[in-house]
Amino acid sequence: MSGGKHARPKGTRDWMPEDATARRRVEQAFRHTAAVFGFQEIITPTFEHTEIFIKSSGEGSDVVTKEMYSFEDRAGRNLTLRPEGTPGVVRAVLEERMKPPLRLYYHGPYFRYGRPQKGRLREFHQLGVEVIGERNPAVDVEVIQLGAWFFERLGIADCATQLNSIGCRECRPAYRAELVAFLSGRVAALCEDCRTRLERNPMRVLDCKRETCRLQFAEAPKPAGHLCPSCAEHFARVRAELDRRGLRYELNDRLVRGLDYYNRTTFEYLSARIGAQDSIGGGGRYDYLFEEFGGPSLPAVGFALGLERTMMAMAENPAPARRRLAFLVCVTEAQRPAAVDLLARLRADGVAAQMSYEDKPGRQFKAADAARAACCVVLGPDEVARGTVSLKDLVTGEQTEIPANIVIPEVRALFRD
RNA sequence: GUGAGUGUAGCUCAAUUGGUUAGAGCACCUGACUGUGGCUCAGGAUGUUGGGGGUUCAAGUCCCCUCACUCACCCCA
Repeated sequence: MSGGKHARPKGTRDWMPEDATARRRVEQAFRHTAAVFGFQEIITPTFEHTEIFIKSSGEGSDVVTKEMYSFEDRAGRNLTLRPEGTPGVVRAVLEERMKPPLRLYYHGPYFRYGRPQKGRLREFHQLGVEVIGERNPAVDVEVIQLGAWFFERLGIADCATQLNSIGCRECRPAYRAELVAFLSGRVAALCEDCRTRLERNPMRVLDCKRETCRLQFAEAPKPAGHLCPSCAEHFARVRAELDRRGLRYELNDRLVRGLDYYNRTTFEYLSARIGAQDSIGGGGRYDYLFEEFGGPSLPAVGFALGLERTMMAMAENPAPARRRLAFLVCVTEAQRPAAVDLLARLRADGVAAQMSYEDKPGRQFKAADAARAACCVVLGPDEVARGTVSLKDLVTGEQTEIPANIVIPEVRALFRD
C-alpha cells in the first residue's frame, strides 16, 4: 500500500539486500574496468557552492533553473546537492592543484528535482570518468571504449553507441548563425517547445522528438558538416581510431548534449529496453571548462553513466542463489554452548555463520531455510558424544556426519559450488 | 513544471447497472512432524478499500480536494 505515514521522499528508492548486492556487483565491475584503464578514484563532496554548478551547466540551463536542490545553510551560504559529477571534479582538481594529465573515476549519489518516471529519480547514482589534460582524439576513443567494455562486461547486449561532433569556439558561432537562419524561416512549422529552444539554445531543436519537427530538419544544417578544419580532423581521427579498435558506433548528427560545456566529441550509450529515458550514459569533450573556472586551459573528456538505468538494461538476474551462510542447529538446549563456540570459530575463520534461538530443531531448520543459508551444521546429543557434527546441504538435502574438527574446511568446500 | 492513468490483505488481483457480513491465489501462523527446512494435508489470522469531504435510504463503486505511485512531455543519467 502506498502513502503511509512515513513514506520515502518522492523520487527516492530503497535498495533491499538483493538490490544492494546487485548494485555492489555493478560498482565493483566499474571500479575494475576503470582501474584497468589506469584511472584512480576521486571522492568529492555531495554538495558544493551553488555557483559551481551555475558556472558549468550554464545560467539558463534546465538543470540550473528548475532541477537543483539548493538551500541555504545556517550561516547563509548558498549550497546545492550536486546534480552531476564533472563540476565537482573540476573544482577539486583546481583547488587541490592536482597535476595533469589525470585519469579520475568517481561514483555516488546525485540529485535532480523533477517529476520521477521510469529511469528518472530525484536521487540517482552515476559512475563516471574524466581524463584531464589530454587533447589527443585517441583519448576520446579510450573513454568511449571504457564505457563500451563496461556495458559489455555487464552483459548489456543491445547497447548502441552514438557519436557526433559539435564543434568548438571557432566553428560553432558561424554554424549556429546558419542554423538559426534556417529555422527562422520555418518557425510556423515548429512546435511550441522548439520555438523557445530556437531562442535559448538553437542546437537543441535538432533532437526534438516530434515527427513534424523532425521532417523540417531533414535538410537543416548539421554541426558535423560545419566543423572548422581542426575540429573536422579531430572528429575524423576519433572515427578512424574507433574503427581501428573495432568499436561499433553510429553517427547521430542530432546528438547535441544538454550541458553547455561540451565541445567537439559528444557520445551517448542507448538501450532500447528501458523506456523513454533510453540513455544509459553519455559524455564528451569539455576543453573550456577549466578556463571558465578560472584555471589554466586544460582539455578534458569524460563520461558518466546512470547506475539505475544501467541496472534496468541488464538481463534479469538468474534465480537468487543461496547465501554462503552456515546455520547452526542444536537439537536440545544442552548443545547450545558447544554451538555458540563453534559459531565463534567459524566466524573467526571468515565463514559467515548464524544460528536461530528457536527451541525446536524443526524451527531452526525453517529459520535456516528462510535465511537462504546454504547449509546447516547440526549438533545433537549423538554428535557431541561422538565428537562429530552433522552437515546438511540445504540445496540437495543430503546430510553427512563428519568429525567436528573438519567442519570449517567441509563448509568451505560446500560453499565452493 | 505540464499531461494522462492507477490506488482494495505483506504481494498479485476479484467484487453485477451504487445494494446487505469486501473475496481468491501466493506469502504468513498453527498442527500432522516430541532430531530436520522445501513437498503434501488440515486448520487459522489479516483490511480504517491511500487520506479528507460531498451526493445518496445505501459508496470499494459516482463527484470534488489531497497524497502517493506509474507512464509520457520537458530535460537528462
